[in-house]
Amino acid sequence: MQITPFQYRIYQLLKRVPKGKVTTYAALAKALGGGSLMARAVGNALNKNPFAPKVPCHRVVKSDGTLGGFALGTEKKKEILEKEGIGIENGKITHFSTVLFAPTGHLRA
DNA sequence: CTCTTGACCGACG
DNA sequence: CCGTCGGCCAAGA
Repeated sequence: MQITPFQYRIYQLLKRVPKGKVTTYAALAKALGGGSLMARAVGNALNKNPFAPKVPCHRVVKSDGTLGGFALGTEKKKEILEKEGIGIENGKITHFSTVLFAPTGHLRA
């Protein structure tokens, strides 16, 4: 399977996200140097889920603190996040800012 | 190359 | 708080 460099970038950023934390599509998009618009492309790329269990796509949520979408279902995503130690209430992440992790890829290390 | 769609975001009313 | 609109990124048909 031949993936695009775009997905590769997301893959690396998502790898940096520690367990028990989450990131947003917008955060990844900004890290890639894009805007709110690129977030759609990010979600679209993750939907294909090229590295299914290798990439913690379930750790990616919306900027609103909601789970957003998930290929296996938002309910399943909620389940996983709770298992990761993230509190979720009414389908939304509790203490969102506390568990939020913004991967910085604006320039490589 | 052009058009459509998308696991989105932020602003407006 | 909720519904609606514009945005101008990427991939597939």
